[in-house]
Amino acid sequence: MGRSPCCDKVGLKKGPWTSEEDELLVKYINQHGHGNWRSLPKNAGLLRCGKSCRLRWTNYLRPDIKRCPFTLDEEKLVIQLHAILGNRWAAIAAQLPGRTDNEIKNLWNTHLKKRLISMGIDPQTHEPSKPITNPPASPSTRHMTQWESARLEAEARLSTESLLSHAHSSVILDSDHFLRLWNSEVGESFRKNKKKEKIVCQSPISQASTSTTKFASTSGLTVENRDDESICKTIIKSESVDANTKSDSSSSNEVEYTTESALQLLLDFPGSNDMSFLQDPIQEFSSIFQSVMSQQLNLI
DNA sequence: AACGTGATCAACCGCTTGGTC
DNA sequence: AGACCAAGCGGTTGATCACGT
Repeated sequence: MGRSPCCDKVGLKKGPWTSEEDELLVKYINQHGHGNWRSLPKNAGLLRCGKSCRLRWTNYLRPDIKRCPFTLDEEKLVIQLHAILGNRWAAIAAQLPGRTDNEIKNLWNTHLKKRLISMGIDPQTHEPSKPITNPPASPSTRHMTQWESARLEAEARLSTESLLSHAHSSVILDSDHFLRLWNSEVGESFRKNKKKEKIVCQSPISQASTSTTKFASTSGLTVENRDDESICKTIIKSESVDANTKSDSSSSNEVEYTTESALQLLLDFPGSNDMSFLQDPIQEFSSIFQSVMSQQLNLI
């Protein structure tokens, strides 16, 4: 029993790559594409396992990789994305063109984590690391709280907007920033994480109610007379829209656009250039959301 | 110059995910 | 449904380098 090896390791080379090996790999991929990684080393004349070749290519040899040090903006973006996505390096790397998950992971572990600690911020929770009376939420739970809070606020806003929708329906639909974010890859990543955490919601209605309370307490906004059932229906609708998007391979450009624009929305929020967001991410997230809300309500 | 120590980062390991049969 | 496989992913390791003593 046990796991079968990823490749036949007998006679295979390990350790640092030589420039000759790099050359062979680049030449082969340029001519044939990588195709099947397992069979690639044999075809390319390399004494490496396919996994090693894939890693070397994706982390080092790929032509679109930036070899320059991280800029301040990139570092800031990594911190912001980490606050939302946690240790999902691949998802973070997807938002930084030319950077690999490995590179970002190393940056985080060697620089950013220490920097946050020295600022008195817990790098996992992104909260001030002073002692508190209540037990701290896990990073995933915190991320979930942020998303749930923002999502419920969007739902609350939609309810408000629905009252005004007879006159302004097209404006409202176009300006729904949060739901676009929620349906994007970033939101998807969050939802996946939620499943991983096994925070199973037997009743969507009860979850919505709990989250409503959570939101009211963290955002300082009052949410009253919420129609839980309609909220859950909207959530389910959002999920199914997302599933449809995923299953449609022809819409890859659209998915990319959605992800990019969603991130842009996140980063374009007023105050997002201010590093003070590190002091209290929940408060910051709420205030950003409130400001987006007021901007949108002004549009109506 | 020699040594110790810490920082950095490429590469590895093993688990998870998603697709296919 | 579940077995199998390829690829993806995140945690960890270890070689190398820089710097201080």
